Amino acid sequence: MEGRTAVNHPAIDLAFQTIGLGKQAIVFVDTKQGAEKAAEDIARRIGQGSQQELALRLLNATSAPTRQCKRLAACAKHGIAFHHSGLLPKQRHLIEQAFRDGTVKVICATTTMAYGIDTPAFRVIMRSLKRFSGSWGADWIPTLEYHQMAGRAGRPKFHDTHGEAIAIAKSEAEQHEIEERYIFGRPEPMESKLAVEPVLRTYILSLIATGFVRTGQQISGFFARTFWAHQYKDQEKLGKILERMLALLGQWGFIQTTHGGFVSAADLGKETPFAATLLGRRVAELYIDPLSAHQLITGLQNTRKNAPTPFALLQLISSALEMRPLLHLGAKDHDAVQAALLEHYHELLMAEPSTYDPAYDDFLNSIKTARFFEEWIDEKGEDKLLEAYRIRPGEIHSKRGRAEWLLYAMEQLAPFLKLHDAIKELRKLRVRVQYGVREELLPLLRFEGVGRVRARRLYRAGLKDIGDLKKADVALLARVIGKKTAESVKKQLGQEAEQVPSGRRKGQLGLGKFE
DNA sequence: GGACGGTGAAACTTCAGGTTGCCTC
DNA sequence: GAAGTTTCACCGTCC
Repeated sequence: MEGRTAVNHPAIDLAFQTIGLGKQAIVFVDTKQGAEKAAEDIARRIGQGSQQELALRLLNATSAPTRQCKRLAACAKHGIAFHHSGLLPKQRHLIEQAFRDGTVKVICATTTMAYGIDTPAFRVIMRSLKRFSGSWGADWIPTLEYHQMAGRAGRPKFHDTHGEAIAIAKSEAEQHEIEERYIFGRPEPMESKLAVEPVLRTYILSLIATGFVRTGQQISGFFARTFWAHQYKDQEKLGKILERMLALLGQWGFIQTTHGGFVSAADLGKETPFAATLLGRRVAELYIDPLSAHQLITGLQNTRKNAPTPFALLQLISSALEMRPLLHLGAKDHDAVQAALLEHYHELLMAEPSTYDPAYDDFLNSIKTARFFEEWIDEKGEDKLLEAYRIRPGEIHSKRGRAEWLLYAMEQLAPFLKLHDAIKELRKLRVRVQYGVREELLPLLRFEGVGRVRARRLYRAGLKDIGDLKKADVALLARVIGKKTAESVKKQLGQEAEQVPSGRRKGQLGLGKFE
């Protein structure tokens, strides 16, 4: 490249050249930031863009466009996009569609694109086949993943006669390594997902809860026939793992013998019949890891003395395996997290691990994650959250979904502990997490078409509850939330007066759309 | 002499992905 | 491990 500015990566040159051929390319990159920058580099070289409409749709995918939305829209104008888990699902969808119809010429993506989505390209460019991996810096990605990416090349449906998958090596040595590892190498053997403990726990409980297995002997028999056992070879070790799981499920009160007795490790392989308890069955239905369920239950039990605070509940769900990966503590986060910990220490529903415990890092991460949720339900904007927590809109979206689910699970488990106050708190919190709002907006969210933004507008206009909305005339409402929504809200209010659903008295509003 | 601004090198920081549930006062 | 970002020392210029 000309000038003193950084020379473009060969991957960028290749992508640019692909456009010249009148074809499309996907560039696979190892980080989200990298994908964004690559897209911008290519877009910059294109000159003026004409995809105004797509850019606008991407920008307006959310009511308050963030910095990320603006960057994406700016690229899209030139027919270039980036694609990763930080985008809103709507934006991802728009990009995939625009790529299929040819509006977008190049997508710079992380591995999100490699899985599942049907977006083949003439050329697939893999900028790097290494990726950061925890302890020892960058590491080669699995061969299977290489095949996933390379497999996106070529679009037989569109009558392409061939496709190109290009991997870029930084040196000759790397070139040989790539050839050997990915082109001539064999994919690593498929691994049974059962081997992962949380999955195994969930699976065993569900087998018992559905009555598919009724004795320890049947469990042994069942697992001996699985792919996992086939792979595992060491039957004795396999037995030990199953024993431990069985013992834990018994200890946690999720299973018992049919006579109400205790199930222990010794029951594996025996003929003592057992079954899931009511609690255990509910846990299985909720489909959460029994360990998480146990932790949530233990946390809830600490609730008896005082009503749980939102922060405490948010921290509790953030410590569940399902919430991973947690927000990671950055170098500058330490003080803020310590302050939050100090402030909320007495509220916490789980014990703080020892500072020397390897789990302590995760504990701090859970505090940061809880803090993020707390700000989310304090109506902080996505842009602010991006800045303060380095969490992108798409990640907010997925974290939020999991939080809702875990709060729902807790809500379902609480009745078993007769914690009726906690249930109320949980339900409120769940809706607040769902919408990202303060408590005062809850009554307004019952209406279809009213979310975070409109509810806040109504509230600011002095319309704070159903009574206010009933009194307000449509014209006023329309000025606040738009004509269509205003009419719809009025209709929802009116319907309630005309046709009273069975079991509900006139004027009494149920949970509306939360039901 | 001191404030300011530009520059480049060194130090520091960060790093992929995604499925589950839906009933109760 | 590598790329991007921030920090900092250094130097020249202007007042």
